[in-house]
Amino acid sequence: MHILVVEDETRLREQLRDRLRDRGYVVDVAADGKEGLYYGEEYPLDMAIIDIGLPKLSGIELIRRLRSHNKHFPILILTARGNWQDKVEGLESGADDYLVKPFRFEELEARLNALLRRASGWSKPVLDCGPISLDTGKQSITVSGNAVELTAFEYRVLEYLMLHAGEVISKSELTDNLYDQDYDRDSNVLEVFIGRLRRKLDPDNTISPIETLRGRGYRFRLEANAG
Amino acid sequence: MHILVVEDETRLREQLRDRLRDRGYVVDVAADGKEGLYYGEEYPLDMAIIDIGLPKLSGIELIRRLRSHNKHFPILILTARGNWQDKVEGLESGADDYLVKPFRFEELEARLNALLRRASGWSKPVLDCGPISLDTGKQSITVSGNAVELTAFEYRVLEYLMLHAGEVISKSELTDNLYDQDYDRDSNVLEVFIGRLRRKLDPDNTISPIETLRGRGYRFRLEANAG
DNA sequence: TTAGAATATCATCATATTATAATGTGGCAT
DNA sequence: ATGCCACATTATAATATGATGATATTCTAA
Repeated sequence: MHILVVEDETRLREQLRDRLRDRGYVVDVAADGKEGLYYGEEYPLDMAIIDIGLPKLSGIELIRRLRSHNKHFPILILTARGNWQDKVEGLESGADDYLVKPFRFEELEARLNALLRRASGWSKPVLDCGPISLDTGKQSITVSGNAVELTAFEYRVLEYLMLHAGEVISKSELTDNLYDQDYDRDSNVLEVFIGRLRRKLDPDNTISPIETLRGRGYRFRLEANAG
Repeated sequence: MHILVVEDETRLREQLRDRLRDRGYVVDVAADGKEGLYYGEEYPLDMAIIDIGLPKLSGIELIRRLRSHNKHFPILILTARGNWQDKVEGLESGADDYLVKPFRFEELEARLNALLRRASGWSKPVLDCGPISLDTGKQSITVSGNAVELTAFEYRVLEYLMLHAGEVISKSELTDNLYDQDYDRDSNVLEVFIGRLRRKLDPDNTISPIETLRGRGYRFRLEANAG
């Protein structure tokens, strides 16, 4: 789950980044509107949190531009207490929800979940692919209705693959998204985890929901396996 | 897609080389400015990544010389954190974008894509030619709606041809773009792969979407084949 | 501090993919 | 026509890549 935070106050920005990462999101941060626009255009995002009062390019303008470039991911805006105007303007320019600063992190999280739930397609909190169902809210997985326990890492690998079901995901794309920049390239952790996932998701060893595309990466099967 | 990396830190250089190759680029590497200049002058490049702090010939000077020799491919510079001066100087000497070390690979990739898009309208997500459709995002191919599985290499050959559909592509242009400089010139791999592609793309053996232009190269058919 | 879980590494095995080489075919110039 | 050359095809060899099981290391919580 890729989320962009655009916030000029360093402290709040880093706090949000850390807490969202803890929560399992992949977080990109930008300190001003211009940078935010850049990320919004160039990265595949699932959601954005945008402060209204931004330098270089105001939050309102940022949202407007993103929307006019056909970016439809949910946007939550942050406004200072009492700036009623901002809030209205923000929602009109294409934001989906707002939150008044200061706020409790739990509050933010609840709203993010609500937004994801409301949003269409893959942004739904429950990803279903054939017999496998992943609830991003509860962070739980069921296979044909039976709960399957995954470790933190296994979960993140699976979530990323399922969010991009049907696409070929190279191993480096996976590690880029699961590890921070310092990742030892000639480690085969990923293969090991893929192996574990396969066993957990498909214990009877029928057709693995995770395909291997040699030299290219992995792909999560979109359709229910006919087996 | 040919890319040159000029970076003196061995570790980073090799990391970049490997990851970019992984992503399907053909990568040349140079460890210092002089070597970088040589590659820049002698090879047909689509893009370069240049560290500013280089031995023998500074990154700034390298960029200046390349530009003054009429090399117009996009250049992205790498600067150490805080060296604001370098960044400005680099952009003034003719670089197109910059990235502050350390960075996430994903970040680099996003910027490369942005540069390429700006440079030549390259990165369209879905290429359609008659019944054949190639989705560069999903890395999947369909022929008349049916998915066709390609290996890594087959995919790269096809992508290159489809990106240049309607143009005659010489065999050496293909090999230049698919292999690193050390390619055995009298190998017939390419013919072999073209043959495989033809069979996969046109199993009923009607009209091959890949034409052979004797003595000149290959060409991917632009229009739907009237058959 | 330590036990147990989670994650990472290593060595080895299996095999898909890529490369080579030998042979076949058909256009094109003479 | 016919012989050469460029390309096509096929079988087979070499290599790269991923899977796996055993083991080591790191992390976490008591």
